[in-house]
Amino acid sequence: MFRSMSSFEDSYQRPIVSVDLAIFALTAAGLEVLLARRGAAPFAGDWALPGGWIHVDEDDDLEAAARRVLRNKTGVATPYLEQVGVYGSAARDPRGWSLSVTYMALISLDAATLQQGGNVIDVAWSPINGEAVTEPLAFDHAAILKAAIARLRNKVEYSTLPVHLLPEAFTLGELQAVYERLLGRSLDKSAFRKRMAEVDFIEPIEGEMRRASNRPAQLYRLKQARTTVFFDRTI
Amino acid sequence: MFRSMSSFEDSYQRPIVSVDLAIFALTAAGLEVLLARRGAAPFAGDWALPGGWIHVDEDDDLEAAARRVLRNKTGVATPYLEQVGVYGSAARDPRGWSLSVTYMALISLDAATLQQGGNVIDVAWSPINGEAVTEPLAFDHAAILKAAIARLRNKVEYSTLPVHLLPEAFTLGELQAVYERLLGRSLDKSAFRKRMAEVDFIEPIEGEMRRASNRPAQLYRLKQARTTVFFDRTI
DNA sequence: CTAAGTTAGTTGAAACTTTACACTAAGCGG
DNA sequence: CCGCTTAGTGTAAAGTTTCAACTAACTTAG
Repeated sequence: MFRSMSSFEDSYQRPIVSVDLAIFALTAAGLEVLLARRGAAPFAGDWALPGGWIHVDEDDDLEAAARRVLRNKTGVATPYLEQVGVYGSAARDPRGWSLSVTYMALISLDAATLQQGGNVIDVAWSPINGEAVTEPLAFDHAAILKAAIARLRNKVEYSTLPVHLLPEAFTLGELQAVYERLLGRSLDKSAFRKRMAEVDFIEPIEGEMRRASNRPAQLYRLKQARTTVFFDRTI
Repeated sequence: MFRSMSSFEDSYQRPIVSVDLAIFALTAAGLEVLLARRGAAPFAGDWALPGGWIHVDEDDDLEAAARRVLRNKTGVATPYLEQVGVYGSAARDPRGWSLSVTYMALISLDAATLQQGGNVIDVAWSPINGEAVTEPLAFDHAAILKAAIARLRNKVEYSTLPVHLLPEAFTLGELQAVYERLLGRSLDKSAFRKRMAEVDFIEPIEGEMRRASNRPAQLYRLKQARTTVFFDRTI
């Protein structure tokens, strides 16, 4: 029994595994995703989600592999990172049965410095129109990106996730503006305040204020050891 | 450039990939999960989530592989199937860097006939106490099962998912009882009715009624082309 | 044949939440 | 010091949820 197991195991053809990332940031233009232009076949010259293979002697686990890819492309070391899903089939890669473990990352634009290099000939932010980007994407990355966008948009309704798109210090007005841009509708100021207060996840920064030509606003930051908190109800 | 790519690709050690399932059903005892006892190393003799490798020349995609495992173990062909996540690390399997693509399946007990065989020396339902089973599980399957249970319990609050634990025809009272067992609290009858009505996902079966020694109840079934519908609010 | 028991399904008033919008506060620039 | 802008608070009306009682339809015991 062990013998037949082992011989099956030896001759067994393992699928190709990659870790791919949908890295989101907010720019003046709106929500954008980071794309990398492929330097090698298959799909050489096409845009794709940045990704790579698992380095079996370097990455401890899947999340470590995702962090490595993110750090290589953006220089960001402490993002919000969440697994979106796995996409695997015989057809998605001409080289054979393959699967893509997909993460989404949320970063603040001013924390990122884009890095070229690797198997990639260009790296750039691409604006999201509805549920896609304008460029055609390699592999099944258009479908994967669509799922990541849906996950992000959905979580905006009932979680504190959008805070990760802002820099470390922000005002409540800025946070509300992020929600409104992602949701595409305006929110009530007092209701927004109340929601944020009831799920204790941000704290005022002592003394500091942000001043424009008007009343200055309290600055807040994410509380220690909080990443995402869910609301009972919708925002 | 292509040349160096190819030689890296050739020498590249791919991780081990398995597809594992948390198959849930409701018994008289409560929520139970299907476990398989391993016949081969590693963890020979231990209980584990049923699973297997991807058959690269048989499975079109990941979901097909999950369906194959489910069919082999339970005989069920049309379950509710949902991807829970991927768990991958260098340490979880002594044979090397491995990853487990995990699905959860919801089935009605009377649709299933357990099948022995394969690499497995026993298959059995195990009751869930809180967020685990009493048996110690192979690999990191205890952590994976915990995530699947959490996903299931969470979705009970705001989706129609529990309907998949019932047979094809059921009464509203039976459906409410499933929710109550999974949530561990009782629900209001009229509120429950109202919720089910507002997300149009079940339909009364014409004429048929279920009679006990009391007023007979309307039988319902899942509407065609509906799998899960989400509520605006909590159940 | 009727009364008691049981589960199905409906109704409505009280308690609570949300929404919309107006109000006060604090700064800047003329 | 007045007008403008954005921050932050208060409140009344509208909408939802909860609780509990009511009616309905059947079986069984007497």
